Amino acid sequence: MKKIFDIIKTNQLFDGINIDDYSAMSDCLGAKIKTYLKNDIIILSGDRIDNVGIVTRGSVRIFKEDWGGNQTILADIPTSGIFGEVFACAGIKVSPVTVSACSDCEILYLDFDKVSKPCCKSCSFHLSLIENMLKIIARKNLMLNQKIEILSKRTLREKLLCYFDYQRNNSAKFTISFNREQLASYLCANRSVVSAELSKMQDDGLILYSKNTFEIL
Amino acid sequence: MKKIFDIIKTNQLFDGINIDDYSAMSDCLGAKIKTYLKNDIIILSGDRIDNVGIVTRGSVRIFKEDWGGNQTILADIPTSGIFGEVFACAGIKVSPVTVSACSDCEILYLDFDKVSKPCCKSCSFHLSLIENMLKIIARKNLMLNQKIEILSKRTLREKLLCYFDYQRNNSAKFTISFNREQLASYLCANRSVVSAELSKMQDDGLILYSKNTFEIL
DNA sequence: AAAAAGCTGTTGTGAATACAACGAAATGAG
DNA sequence: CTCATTTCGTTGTATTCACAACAGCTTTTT
Repeated sequence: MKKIFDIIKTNQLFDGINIDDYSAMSDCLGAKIKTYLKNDIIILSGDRIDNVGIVTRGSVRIFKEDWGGNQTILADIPTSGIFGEVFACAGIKVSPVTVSACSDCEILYLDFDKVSKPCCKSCSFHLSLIENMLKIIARKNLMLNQKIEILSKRTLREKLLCYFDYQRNNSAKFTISFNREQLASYLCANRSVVSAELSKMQDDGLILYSKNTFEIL
Repeated sequence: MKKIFDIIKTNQLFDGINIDDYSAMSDCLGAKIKTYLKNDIIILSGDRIDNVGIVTRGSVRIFKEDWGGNQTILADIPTSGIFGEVFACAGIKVSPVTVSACSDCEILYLDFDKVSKPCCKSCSFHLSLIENMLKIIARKNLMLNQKIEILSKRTLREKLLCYFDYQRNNSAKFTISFNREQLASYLCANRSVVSAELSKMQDDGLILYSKNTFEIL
């Protein structure tokens, strides 16, 4: 139980919340802990959902199945990450995605519907929780907007330049955390084409790079 | 002032809030009304922002200027729409976008930072406001995710099928609100190519369509 | 009704991308 | 160190797309 405190403390969702309130929170938010084995299905597309999940051990994968049956990975949620918050907050009661365990893992569920309900005790953390959630979702929103802006570019070169522009913080030199495969996946492009385009951009004197370190000229 | 009430009543942000509270709200949220003429700049990229804007008359356009100076339209906000809420909630204090008046318009500004602050009077609407905001942003989040899923498809045909799949609600026949130009813009594709691909899809027996009414076969 | 403007489909050309295959370089394990 | 694996760049071909130009049709305006 000590370990869960440590995870919670590092989670944005609990910013500014005194961890002493955890027991009260656990009571009035219907906190539940479940464990899963690797590859277990945690939430199946179509399941009813009322909870926000917090990954307290291991990691989970969120993906979507097309009509054709092919899976699209939407996100991997690492330890201390949360999932299901957008659906919970948007009032979506049936999951459009499937969540599975990437490894043996442990999930802390909170019944987020209860956040707004004034409960018996003087739970000062309610407002903090909902404010933190607002900030988390708003920031995710910004990330999504960034990705859309990048994907909106017509050519791969423009996509890359736009992506680089977000990665670097007004500094010409920067390092990205993606390898080529992941970068291509993020840009929804072919890996070899990304490599080729990066080469051309270097030939054209737009950038310099080696491995994952880039410099805008 | 009566008219503003009417606008506010139709806005999701004020769902469940008794309009009698408006005067109290106006006090403790620093409500301000400003009017603009067509093509006025309302917010310039780089401006400090602390407010959420509610369009009470006219409409505004949100766009972004690239390094090259070319503008990308991000959204048009009609009467009764809100803007700036994501930045306010994410704690972004410097606007990355420019907002201009599409027509003569009137904007009601709320200082959203004050929403969470417990204020002098017993303002019961605080929690409702922040909950509504949470729902609005979460739903916007879902829309963005949809768009990303569509843009992630490699071919235009896949993009169209994915888009159609979201538009129809389990019914084979449906009508979209975009014309071809707007549809192409939403899909980040060329208008004539969209027309051509729709033709091919009909030839291939995938869909039937005339004007903006489509049928999935 | 006539003219103008807007929307849609068609075609052709050149550019951009997907995909597959391969070799070189870097990384890791035994 | 050696071998296996992963990552990256390169090339060639087929597919897809952007762009421009144009014609047919609808809607709006005068």
